[in-house]
Amino acid sequence: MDITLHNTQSGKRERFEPLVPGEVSIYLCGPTVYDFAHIGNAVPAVAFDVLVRLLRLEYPKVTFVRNITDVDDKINAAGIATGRPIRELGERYAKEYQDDIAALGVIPPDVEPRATGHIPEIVDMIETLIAGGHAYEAEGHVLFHVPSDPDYGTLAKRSLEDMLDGARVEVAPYKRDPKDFVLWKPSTPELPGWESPWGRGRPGWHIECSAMIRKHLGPVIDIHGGGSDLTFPHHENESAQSRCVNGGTPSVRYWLHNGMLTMGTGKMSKSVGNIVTIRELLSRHDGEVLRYALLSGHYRAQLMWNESLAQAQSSLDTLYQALRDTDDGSNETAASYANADTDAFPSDVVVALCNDLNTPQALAAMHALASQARRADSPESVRALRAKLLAGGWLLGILTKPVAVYFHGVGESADAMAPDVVEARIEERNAAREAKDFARADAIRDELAAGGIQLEDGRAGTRWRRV
RNA sequence: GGCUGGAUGGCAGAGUGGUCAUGCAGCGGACUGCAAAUCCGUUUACGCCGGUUCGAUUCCGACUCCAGCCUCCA
Repeated sequence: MDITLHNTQSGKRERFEPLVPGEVSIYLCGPTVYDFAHIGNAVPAVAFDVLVRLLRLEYPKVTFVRNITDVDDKINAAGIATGRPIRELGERYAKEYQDDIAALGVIPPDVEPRATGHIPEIVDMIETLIAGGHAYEAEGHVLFHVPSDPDYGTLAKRSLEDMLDGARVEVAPYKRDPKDFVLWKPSTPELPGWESPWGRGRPGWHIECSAMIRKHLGPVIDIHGGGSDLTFPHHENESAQSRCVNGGTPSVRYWLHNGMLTMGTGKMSKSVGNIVTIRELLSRHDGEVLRYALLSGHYRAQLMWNESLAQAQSSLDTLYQALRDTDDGSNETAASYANADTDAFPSDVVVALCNDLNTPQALAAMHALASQARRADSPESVRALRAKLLAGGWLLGILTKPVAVYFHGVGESADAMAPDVVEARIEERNAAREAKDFARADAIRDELAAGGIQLEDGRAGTRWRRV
């Protein structure tokens, strides 16, 4: 099975081959923790979650690192604005982020490093850059000298002249070149800071990632990802720093970038204000529905976020309905296939994912399997197709709940009717129907409907679900 | 202005040089005391103008429009 991935560095799809046979190192830029994450922040987390699941099918050892940026001027600003300790703020929103994406079915990374835990490594790296003539100190700052790196600009594919044309930032007087960027900057007493050879200060954003990658995954890693809005300047700068520390060897072999989620006027972002938080969506929808909505578009394409999520809900329902229709009482879920052999997984789904993580095509394959499973005529083929469907669900991170929980789960509301109460009422209604007492039967149906219970009269009796 | 990437049916969204995406919605049927749900079936498409080709939504060129980045950003 060949995995192909679109590499931003080359601008092409390339066949993926790890540096060390059988071992994959993968890094994803995580959140800056100063507030609740919005649904756009979940796109790379979910996409990389699927990628890691896929890679683990093929490679015995996959090390996935996703950082948390917990020292940053936005956090400082939020701390000052709320009057709360800055460290506490970061801790809190890091936890909220972890909870949010766990609800979306994202498996925790192998290592989740914090920038604040890597100050010595950051300082080391900066010293190496200074020694190599790639960085210099000026007025308490340390700056990376962009002209010292002949390959600068090759990731974002823009020439140094292009960058100047659009420059909208005022150039600090101490910069030797307008494009030079900060590796270390001084902190005032009220701001977080660490002692360093250049005085008390804090690291720039780009160097944090470079240092954490180097420490946890080594000087050269296989895959590095993030949102396409990070390509420039964040990843370009990161790439430059690490390459210069490596003596010219690129530190990343495959760069992956996801497209932006748009809502209304354009890209969802806090500065525009057109955001919806994951937390808010989770109060109205199952996390799996959110995940399905994100997977329904290709990760590199821009996806229009539809807040109603009705389509994703209905589509996911269809897959769960197929599981319900083929229920064999085994109580298996997608999670049952977490460690299954490669041949347990549906090849159409695997092939789609191997093709630069084509999740829409993989979902189409899931619907095809669901349809086949419902129509299969022998119990053996029903069982086999159902197993494939669940295994595919594991790769995509959906179908993780028992069917009964999906349709009957009590959800958020504490006053929801308990399942045995619902079933007792259904029995009463069916007795009334038997006795042709339709007024009474309909009254019970209305009562249940008012409690959010929808009945389905079918050949095999009456089924129900919460809506 | 520069750089990147888009434009597919009512909507979302894959893909392909000639046959089918898929889902949602719609429509028809089955089932039902009725209704809903469910199940089965099904209509509708490839921005605009040229070119290459036996044949283009798919390849090439121009045009129009859109988005992202060039500032913090997933």
